[in-house]
Amino acid sequence: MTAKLNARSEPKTRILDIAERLFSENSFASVSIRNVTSLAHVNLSAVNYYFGSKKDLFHEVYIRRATEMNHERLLLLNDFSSLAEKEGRNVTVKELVYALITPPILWLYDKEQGLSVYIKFLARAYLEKASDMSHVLKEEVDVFDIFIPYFNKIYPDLEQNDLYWRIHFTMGAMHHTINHIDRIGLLSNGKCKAENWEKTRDRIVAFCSKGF
Amino acid sequence: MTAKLNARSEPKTRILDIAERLFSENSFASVSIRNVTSLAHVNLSAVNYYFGSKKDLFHEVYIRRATEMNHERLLLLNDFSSLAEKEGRNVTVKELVYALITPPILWLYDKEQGLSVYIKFLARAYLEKASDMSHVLKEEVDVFDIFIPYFNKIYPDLEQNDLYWRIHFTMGAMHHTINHIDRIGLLSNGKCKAENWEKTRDRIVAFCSKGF
DNA sequence: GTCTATATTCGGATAGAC
DNA sequence: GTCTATCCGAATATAGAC
Repeated sequence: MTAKLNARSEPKTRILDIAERLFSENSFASVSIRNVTSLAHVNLSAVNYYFGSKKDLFHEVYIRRATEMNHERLLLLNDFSSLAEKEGRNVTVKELVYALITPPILWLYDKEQGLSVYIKFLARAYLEKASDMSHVLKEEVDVFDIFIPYFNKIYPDLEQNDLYWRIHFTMGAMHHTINHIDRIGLLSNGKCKAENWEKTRDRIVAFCSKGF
Repeated sequence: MTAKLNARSEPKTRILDIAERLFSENSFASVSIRNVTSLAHVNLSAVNYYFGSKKDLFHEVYIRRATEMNHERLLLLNDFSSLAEKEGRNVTVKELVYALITPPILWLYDKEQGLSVYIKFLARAYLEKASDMSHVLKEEVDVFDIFIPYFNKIYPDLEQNDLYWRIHFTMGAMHHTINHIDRIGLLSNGKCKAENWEKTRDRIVAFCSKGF
């Protein structure tokens, strides 16, 4: 292999990958273009050349994968929905929570495509004023709007208020796990670990579906 | 009133208050000493004079109130514990979750002492590498260690693993609510609001204690 | 498209007068 | 203790050679 180690992909992709990682671990302001370009093995001016500005780069980082994840949620929902129909029953809460939780947690543990990094990036981006997350947020809200009727069928008497709050808490348990996947070890004095994604997912699903 | 509007308190306190607010809304790197000093109506050099450096200022911001909150949690636990003893029963999960959740949520809605700001600051500080949160984290872990035996009495057969995870998810629902108290409106297309702290607290307690 | 050089701005920290 | 002035480093962005 004669090429440099980190030079296997296109410069633009390499910049996006590195930026995604750095922005997932540090705040927007504390990541410099210099950090990005040096780690991506491209020239300092490459970011401006390919993206225009640091903000634009940030923007492209989340645009790149934004819709994918919500799409996966809906695919799971469809699977459960047609299965339930075939069996002549309602979709269960467990299935609904499962469909909401699985894609992000699955991504969190992905090592190959860097999806793990993106999930952490997203969680951090929500807090950044520099980022306009309305786009991502709107997509997520749209997805929830598709899930809501299913919940309503299960709990016809539940106030809409309460329903939204419970979805909110479910997202909270998930986001917290994503943001602080390492803290569970500290919290338990080293006794606990986030072993594998299925177990983590199942734990969240069990906890949250009981909460509904 | 002859004095300047924002000059009622000591310079040092004023700096801390402003810094707390700015750090609660923005990342460490994106807040400048110049932002802080101009809003606090003190001279640019005052931060270095009183605290030494920007990092030291950040550190003092969270040291100032760190122990208070966990202290309040333990006070609540003690109340419930002696009440339960008097009634010859175990402390309930609801009470335990209540004791863990109430102080932060109560603070979140406080408008007078600026505790609300501190809670948001804390949530953000957890993500900052610039901050060494081991101090705060250790205190929280110590508090959990006091709560654990109570949970164990209620669920003697529950694996410690599961217990820690459930506390983790509870903290998640809480932190998410704190971090995104405004998002519940967006999520529900304006139908929901975080009306008052008791209702919010009760919602979290209900959801999470069912999850145990 | 990739490099160097640089213009420009901004922020942290300090020195030194008062 | 409070102010002004300033040093220094770092960072974004751009201009222009190759």
